[in-house]
Amino acid sequence: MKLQVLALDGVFDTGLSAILDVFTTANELAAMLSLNAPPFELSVVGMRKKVLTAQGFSVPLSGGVRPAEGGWLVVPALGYKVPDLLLPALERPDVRDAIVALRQARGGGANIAAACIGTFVLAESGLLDGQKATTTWWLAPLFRQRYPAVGLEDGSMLVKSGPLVTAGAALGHLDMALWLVRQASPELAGLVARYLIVDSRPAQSAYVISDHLAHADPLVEKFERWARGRLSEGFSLDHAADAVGASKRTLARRLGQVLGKTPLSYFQDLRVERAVHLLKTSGKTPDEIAPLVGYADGVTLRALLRQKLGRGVRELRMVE
Amino acid sequence: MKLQVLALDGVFDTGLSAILDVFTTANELAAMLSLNAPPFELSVVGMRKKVLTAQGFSVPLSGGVRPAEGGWLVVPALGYKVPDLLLPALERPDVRDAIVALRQARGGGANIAAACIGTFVLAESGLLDGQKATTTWWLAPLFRQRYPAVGLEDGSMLVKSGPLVTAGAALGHLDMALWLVRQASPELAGLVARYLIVDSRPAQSAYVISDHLAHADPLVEKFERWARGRLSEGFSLDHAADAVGASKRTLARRLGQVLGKTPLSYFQDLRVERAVHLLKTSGKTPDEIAPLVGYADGVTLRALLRQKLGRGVRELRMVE
DNA sequence: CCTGCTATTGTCAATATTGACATTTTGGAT
DNA sequence: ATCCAAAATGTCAATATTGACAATAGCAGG
Repeated sequence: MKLQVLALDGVFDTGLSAILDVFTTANELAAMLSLNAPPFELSVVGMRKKVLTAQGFSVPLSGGVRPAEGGWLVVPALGYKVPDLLLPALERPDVRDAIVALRQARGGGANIAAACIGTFVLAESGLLDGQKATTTWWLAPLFRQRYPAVGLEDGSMLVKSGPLVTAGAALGHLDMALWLVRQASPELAGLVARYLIVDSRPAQSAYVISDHLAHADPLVEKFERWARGRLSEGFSLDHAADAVGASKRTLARRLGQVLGKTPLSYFQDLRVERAVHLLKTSGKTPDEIAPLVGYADGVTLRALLRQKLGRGVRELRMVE
Repeated sequence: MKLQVLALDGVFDTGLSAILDVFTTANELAAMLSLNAPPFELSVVGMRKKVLTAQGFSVPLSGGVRPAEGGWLVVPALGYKVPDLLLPALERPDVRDAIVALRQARGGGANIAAACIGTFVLAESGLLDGQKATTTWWLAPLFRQRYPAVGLEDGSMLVKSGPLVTAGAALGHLDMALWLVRQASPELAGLVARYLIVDSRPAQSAYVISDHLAHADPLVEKFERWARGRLSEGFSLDHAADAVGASKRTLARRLGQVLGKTPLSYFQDLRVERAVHLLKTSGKTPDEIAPLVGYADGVTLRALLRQKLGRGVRELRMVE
């Protein structure tokens, strides 16, 4: 598989790095394990002779945008996160040239993949008109407004539409690159993921994302408000359903759809959050905290904390 | 908070980029939202005048290693994933100099954070002796063998031990950087995570990690073998417990500890995996596939696929 | 070797979850 | 405005999950 990665000036560092490291790792692992996978022939190209990343790194380039027929042109994000900076950037001469180059690449039979804010560059080319796409979650409203002819599916992480692929926020670059590897070799994609993807044990970031998703749906938001107000009384699905004004089944479905969790499981997440907060700030023991989050004793709370956070109470205090 | 990021020649691109982007994003968001958070004063330093990343990017440096007292020295990974390359790299003159610099930094009252393979550099300095640490999962055996005086907790994503912090594989850099932001401002850390962390909707990579974890525990592995062999008959916890030779409660506990899932939830993951595979390879309809994975009709299967994968059947076919 | 504490396991019962099915609502096409 | 199909919702029952508790095992310290 032949790929060119288009590095525009001010390219988003993590995005560009993630893409390159996925393919480099894929090639290394394929060679090491003698997998029958054709190598990824990768080159980084730009629109000007010199490209600096958003962090100021100098990127060595292999020439201009000329992806092979049937090959891939990959467009990582620019390092602009807010409309006030993004929109002017889209008017830069090099970016306008890139937009033309994307059209030419398509004309020459290449596939195109763009992630995060890179999807705006692709959309500017008109190539996404009449196609489906996704983009980074916080710019979805701007994207929909600016490119009404694009079928935006902002609920999806990655969308393939004909010869075009789009992916979502920041680390969506990683997912997109893994998707491309998977086209060539699903086994290799699995291996690369094992080496590059953070353990699935809960990192701090996982809870933050659930919080955002929870507020995206009115029923889920109501549930969370009800839950936060009665952690100490313990869980009751009957009460929860009454509080949100829907059946127990519907509440369970909605939480499953939005968060991928059962009502009790999400309630437990909130318990853990509260318990961790109290552990760190109040100086109370797990036995004292347990009744404050609806458990009769500290043993059950400790077991839950270990399961949800992958570490024990003493470690939790140490990390603070 | 003052931080210096130590970029050694051949530094792992995604790791370095992720660290820099977390703090840059934190500063931008703090300014934009007028948060009362002191800025992160960040600089990138090296051991030689010129540093190239593993991907060949040129990194602008701000001078030598001289972290402020009470500040942080952050050590991202080197871009070597296998012992054959890593061990010689640890003997490089610039890496030996870095090891000395780490000791001097500690002597000057700085805190040190290292991620992934960066933890080997920190361990070489001797500073981790008698402390607890974590490292990337696939090099944990080598780490334990080479640094027996370090209390390796390879089950944790991030470990703080006194003034030293260590984190795990690849994207552990991101977690470590977010942890540092959180020390200064938990609210800001949450915001940065929202912008930089991939949506919690299931990406392909998430299932691969569960697969790895499942094989790490004999009970879980037995359960998975049993499950894979009877997807079409549907779930039965009684049968599963008999098959693995433990009580239902113990099986549930173990799956919770290792995977963070209930037995049925994991069974459903396997159903989804099989269903997706059949959708892509067999040309059968969801109604035809449903009984093959233990459902009476395609409606239930479609609903599960939408919940677990965040997209419908038609989209699943499109992505292939 | 003994004691004490913690972790692990099994049991039990109350409640939660899920799959199936029926009904209602919604949206698109005509 | 009407019709039809799909989606959403509610109901129900079988099974799963969880919290509490008791028993057992393991480990560390004296």
